[in-house]
Amino acid sequence: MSQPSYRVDPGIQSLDMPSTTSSLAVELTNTLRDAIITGEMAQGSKLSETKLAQQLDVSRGPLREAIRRLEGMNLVHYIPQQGARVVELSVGFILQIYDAREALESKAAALAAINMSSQEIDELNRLVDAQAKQMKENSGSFVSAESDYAFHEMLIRGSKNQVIEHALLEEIYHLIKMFRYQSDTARTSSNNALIEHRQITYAIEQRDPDLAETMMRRHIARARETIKKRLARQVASRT
Amino acid sequence: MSQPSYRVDPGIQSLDMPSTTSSLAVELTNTLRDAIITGEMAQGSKLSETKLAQQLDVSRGPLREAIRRLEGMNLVHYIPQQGARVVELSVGFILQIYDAREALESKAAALAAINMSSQEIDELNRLVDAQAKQMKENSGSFVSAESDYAFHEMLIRGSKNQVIEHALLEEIYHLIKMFRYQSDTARTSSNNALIEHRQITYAIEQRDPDLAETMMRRHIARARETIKKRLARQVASRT
DNA sequence: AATCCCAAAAATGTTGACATTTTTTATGAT
DNA sequence: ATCATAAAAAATGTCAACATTTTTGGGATT
Repeated sequence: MSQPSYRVDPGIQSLDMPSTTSSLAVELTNTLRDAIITGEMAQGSKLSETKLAQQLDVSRGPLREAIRRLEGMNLVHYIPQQGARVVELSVGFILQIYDAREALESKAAALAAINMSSQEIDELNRLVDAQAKQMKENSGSFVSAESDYAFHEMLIRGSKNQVIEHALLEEIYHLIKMFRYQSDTARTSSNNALIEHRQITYAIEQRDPDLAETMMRRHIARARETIKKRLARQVASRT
Repeated sequence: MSQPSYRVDPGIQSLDMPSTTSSLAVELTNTLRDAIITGEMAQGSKLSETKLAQQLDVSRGPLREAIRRLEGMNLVHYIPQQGARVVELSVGFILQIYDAREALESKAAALAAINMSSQEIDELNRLVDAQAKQMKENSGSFVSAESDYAFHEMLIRGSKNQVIEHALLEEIYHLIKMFRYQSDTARTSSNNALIEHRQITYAIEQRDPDLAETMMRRHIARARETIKKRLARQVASRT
């Protein structure tokens, strides 16, 4: 029996682990999270503890903990005595996610207009500028998903409300990333979205919570409608 | 060595476990959840795995799972290599919780006005009637917390949005119950609240999402202000 | 008396084995 | 052939032991 070698190097290395030598369970959570978001683990497929443990060369203890965390992130659906399965993103579920996002993130925008520091607002402006630059350079009318996330994440953190922050970043955005990643189109933000980002940032800069909230609500509602139409078309074209 | 007897009877029996012979980990989650809500486990106190396992006569495996779940419920704060502690309800945190609740539950009210069945609306009316009756009988101007939760839970479930439902019922309401339970006053809903419940129910009955949303937003914002004033007074009186 | 350092103790992290339940598969009856 | 049933296989649930890290506490030094 070889002496136990804790700390297994995960196949997919998570990008964010600066100082805290995180536990194996946390690393597993990140590995599985990314595998689910990218579709490497198919929607509806089972997370077999036995197979995954063997595959990743870890024991089932930390693996079970990781699955519990994924459950809390809404990424897997767990049934006692039957195991966990990757969540399935039906059209209805995606629209529900966007309704929840609209409610939370519009409030986050209002709070950001109150609580963000000047430095943070400067940073927000820089992110929008970067998006504009990206759009020009790519000569297309779309910006990268990463750039879009950066803007929304900055704003959400600016709300300084840890409950809203947790609900959005830990439980809703993973699902949105998963949906976008696995959608046919890699493109995400349109030209309209860039304009809306500018308007929202301006409202925050003016310290106008109501305006920021309204703009954000419309921004997300519009995105929801775009998805709704696109998915309806896809379903229709399958006949 | 006695033969292992799985399925330990928990000290605090959870009320809701009809058919699914839930696992030990789930039972532990409910037991600890209630202990935290009631204050039996003090805010900021540590959940020592060793001691709790011994105390509840279970092994650390299921206990750790339960703690992971409590983490997802925002009831404990966990730091790797240091363990979990019961969340501390500072004034600022409570107000953040109410902001998140306002955003989510106002949307839930709007959706309930669209998605609730006639039978469900009838049930909602019955719950409000029960509150009115309770208020008369007790000859006071307050109704029980349970009665208040029943109304809000019915409405939230009526939204038919599982994301909002999960966020409110599994992550926010436990904290609100904890706060109310450990507050000096056992009384919760005022006479105003009853009137507001009637108005919200009426808006849903009329299938008016915007009105239901607005009424709910005010209902929760008012509750937030009441708490804010009361807590400010308490802090001030400690000087 | 205060501070630093190191060993002992206790707590958390991880593992492999055993218990129980669910799923699969083979067998037999209708 | 189809369905039901039961044994076998595999998966999930639980436990106790070991590994590693953090905390504790005593003693030496300043």
